[in-house]
Amino acid sequence: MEQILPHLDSVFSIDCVLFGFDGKELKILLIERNEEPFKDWWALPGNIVRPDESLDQSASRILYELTGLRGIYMEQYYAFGDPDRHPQGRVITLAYYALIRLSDDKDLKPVSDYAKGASWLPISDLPKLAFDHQKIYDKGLEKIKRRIKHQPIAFELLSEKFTLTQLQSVYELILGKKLDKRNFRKKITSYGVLKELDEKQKGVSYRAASLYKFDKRKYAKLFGKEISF
Amino acid sequence: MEQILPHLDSVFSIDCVLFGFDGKELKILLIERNEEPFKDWWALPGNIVRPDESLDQSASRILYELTGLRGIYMEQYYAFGDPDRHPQGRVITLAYYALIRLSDDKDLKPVSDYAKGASWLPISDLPKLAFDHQKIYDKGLEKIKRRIKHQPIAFELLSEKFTLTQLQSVYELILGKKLDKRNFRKKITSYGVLKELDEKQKGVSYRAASLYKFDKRKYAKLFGKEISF
DNA sequence: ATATACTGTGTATTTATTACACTAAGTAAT
DNA sequence: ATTACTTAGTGTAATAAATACACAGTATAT
Repeated sequence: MEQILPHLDSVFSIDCVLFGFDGKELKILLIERNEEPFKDWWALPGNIVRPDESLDQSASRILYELTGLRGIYMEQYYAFGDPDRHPQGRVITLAYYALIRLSDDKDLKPVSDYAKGASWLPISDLPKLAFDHQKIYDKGLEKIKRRIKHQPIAFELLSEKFTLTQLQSVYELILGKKLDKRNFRKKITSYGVLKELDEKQKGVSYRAASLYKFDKRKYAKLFGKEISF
Repeated sequence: MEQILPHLDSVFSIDCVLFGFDGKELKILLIERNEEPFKDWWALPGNIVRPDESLDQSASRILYELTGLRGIYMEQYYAFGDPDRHPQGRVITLAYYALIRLSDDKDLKPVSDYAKGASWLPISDLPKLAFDHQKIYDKGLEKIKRRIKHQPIAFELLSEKFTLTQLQSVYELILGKKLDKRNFRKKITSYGVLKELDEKQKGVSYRAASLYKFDKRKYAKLFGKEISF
């Protein structure tokens, strides 16, 4: 295969592990490749960095092309560059993770040339991934596991208004373990960064929970004192 | 300047923030450039990644060329790639931090072509740095500040045998704050990863302290339970 | 003998973490 | 309107971890 494919000069690409939370499961966005190599395999969305883009701009663009959304929370976390990670030549890829809330109203944009389509797949049941994308995903998950312990990234996976149970689910899914309800609430509210609204959850067939907002201003004032889970 | 210099095609380089501890101060290794751009400026040591090297291999090579040492502890931490960060073209650089103990017996190798020489400069008093190297350094320090809180990286800056006071100094210098002696000792020994030797410090003009070793095996058994500062 | 410089140690107080279970509120079905 | 169902919301006691704090002992140098 390596001899048939055109050779690329050294290039950089960006690959994104885009996490989404739909209220129940944690999913990532994968694309189904329509080109060799790894035709018909699932892969992380990614693309070549254009000459005049910064890295973050490039990642934003890729996320925009996939989702139609701007301003998605994202963070570069590692560069993967084994000489043989790509059959067509040396491609160093910069991995980003990104977090987004999944809602019913917003759907994926149709994707570009090299992919048949894109789907949200639950992280509890991922297919085999192309290239070294399994490694990239693993490291991405590891990074957000660490990060959620100290930084307020869970809110990026939720709507602006959320219930404490939803917030707890996000922590549980990312950390991969159950948390005690009372202890979770005691701790998360103790930082004073959640604002309880005069509003209840809607559309549920049981007692509606209070809605909360994350208060960025109050969080900024904590500076130095980090959240810890 | 941009017009006179030859244009480079897209390339990747690696830059290293090599931290060293000499028993008193925390220093980094800087080279004094002998070429444009930024001739005569101080810069982080770095180099182009060769086509057949992995990224870690490349960083190892760069560190070896500077110090003559193999097996230095290092970790890739971020990619810097603003389109205008290098006047000669698009150079994406992968930043590594590395940790080493400084002793009197081992000296620096003379450095390659593009540098006049290399020096260890204390981080408390750094000169202006070439390119975006200040930014790279800042982020590197930030990373080891986080990392030392949970991972046993302090030992990389010390000889195999060290005193608890030396260990405490390393924590204090990296975290940028004083720690309480009794509390530090209580905590660091509580993990059971330090082995007290039947041996005392030598060459000091006051009561000699006990020497300790870091016990990697016992640390490995802690798996899951992280150190925390 | 004395000055100097650092080693090595304990306790009490405060704060954070953990473990644990039931009642109340709203919805849906009959 | 009764009932069944599902989740919301709450407190306390026990344990563990973090903090604040000071002085006597030991080796060396003069």
